[in-house]
Amino acid sequence: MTKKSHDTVRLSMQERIETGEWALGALIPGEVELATEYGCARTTINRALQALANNGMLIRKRKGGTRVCEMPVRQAKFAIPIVREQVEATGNKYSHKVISSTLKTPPAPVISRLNLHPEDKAFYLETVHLADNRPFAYEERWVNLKAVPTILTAPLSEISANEWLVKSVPFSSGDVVFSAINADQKIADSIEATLGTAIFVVERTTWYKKEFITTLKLFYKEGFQLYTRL
Amino acid sequence: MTKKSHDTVRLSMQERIETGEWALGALIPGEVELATEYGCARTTINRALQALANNGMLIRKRKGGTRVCEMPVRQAKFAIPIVREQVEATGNKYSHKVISSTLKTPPAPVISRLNLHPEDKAFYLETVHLADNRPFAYEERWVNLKAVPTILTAPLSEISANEWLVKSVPFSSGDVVFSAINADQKIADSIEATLGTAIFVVERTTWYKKEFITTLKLFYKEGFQLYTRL
DNA sequence: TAGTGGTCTAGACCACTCA
DNA sequence: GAGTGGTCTAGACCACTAT
Repeated sequence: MTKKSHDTVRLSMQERIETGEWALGALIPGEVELATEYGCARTTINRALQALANNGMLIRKRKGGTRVCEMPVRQAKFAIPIVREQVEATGNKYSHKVISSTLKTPPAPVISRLNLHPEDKAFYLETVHLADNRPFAYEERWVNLKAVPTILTAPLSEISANEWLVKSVPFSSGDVVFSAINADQKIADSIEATLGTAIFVVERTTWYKKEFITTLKLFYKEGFQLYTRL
Repeated sequence: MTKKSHDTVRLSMQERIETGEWALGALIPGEVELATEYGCARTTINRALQALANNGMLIRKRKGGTRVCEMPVRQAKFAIPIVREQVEATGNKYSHKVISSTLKTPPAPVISRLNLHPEDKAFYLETVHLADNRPFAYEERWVNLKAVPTILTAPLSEISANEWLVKSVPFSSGDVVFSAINADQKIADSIEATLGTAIFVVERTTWYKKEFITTLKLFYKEGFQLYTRL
């Protein structure tokens, strides 16, 4: 027995749920009972049960006991796409090219997303990400200068804006939206696609302590797929 | 102090990372030292640190100590899309319509994904999901009859295949792929879209103990967005 | 080999919530 | 009020790995 107990216990319980020994919606034994059954401390049982509950397989209530979740919500953890890694994962060499970088007043939707005043200016950046010098994705990004003024002096032709921001504001939170659009002329030109081609789009907005940092849209070359595991 | 210690400790540490007190890549104090600093048991510190490491903010090594992750991989947990809930979340009434259901030999890619023999037949289902009786998404699904033979007798006009399968094989694993395609004639007709419109596609394959259950493609009506939080 | 995190235990007390 | 999960503790031993 070189196995780890709480892990073994968790897997055993998962098995009992999957096989239906513990049916959907059924009440399972209490922690003390399970502890004697598995021959370990209650703490260990607790740890295993909490992991399963965290996974959406169980629902626990004080006094009410633990039940198998009736409408299991399948969850998946996925790493947010970092273009450089996506490119390198396919075995290609990553590079990027800054098309334009200006200081200007953003359009209304960006103003509201970044919590800016109507006359405020922001840093606007257009970049093409390349895989082995072939277009891979086109990026439009707005950066809130009040939050990150130093980006104006960053060497953005060497390091991508994304990686520079990650190092400057390392643990920001944010949201992500996936969608699909037909390529307009600008996108088509940027990634060498045909006008109207279906493009996979990722929009990301990040902030740090309620101050907005940056918002960006990534337009991927046709055929791009995003994988995830349950 | 009605607060939970391990939670408080975790948040405090997160703060120290975000403010840069613990810099990117830096070694942070050991568990025993932190335990005396925070005035709690090492177990509690351990729990907080493990949570942060699990979150991708820390990297821990025995003997090597704990470091702040240099290239933080932002992760997001998201619930896999259940069409009914997506529809109901927008305040609309969900319904669905089975377009066709047949037993036939799948095309090669499905054969290999479901681990079938070339002559095997599988259950093929085409469904349209409706929001207030307007098309919302079109679904093409293959079901492995060797794994779930009873689906042939399921009342699929009343309960969607997805929900029926969830109740029958509740905790299967699987993978998910997101992409974008241009609508072909069949998709365009099914969801009342224009030919060539960019369509958001979700492909999902699930299995149970290495036996493949089902694989499906979901084609969402134009303008659909999948939202997630970091 | 020594130092760090990984885990388990036994016991204790608290907090919620069902009856 | 009583039963269940939630959490903390102090101590112990193990497992990995940097030096």
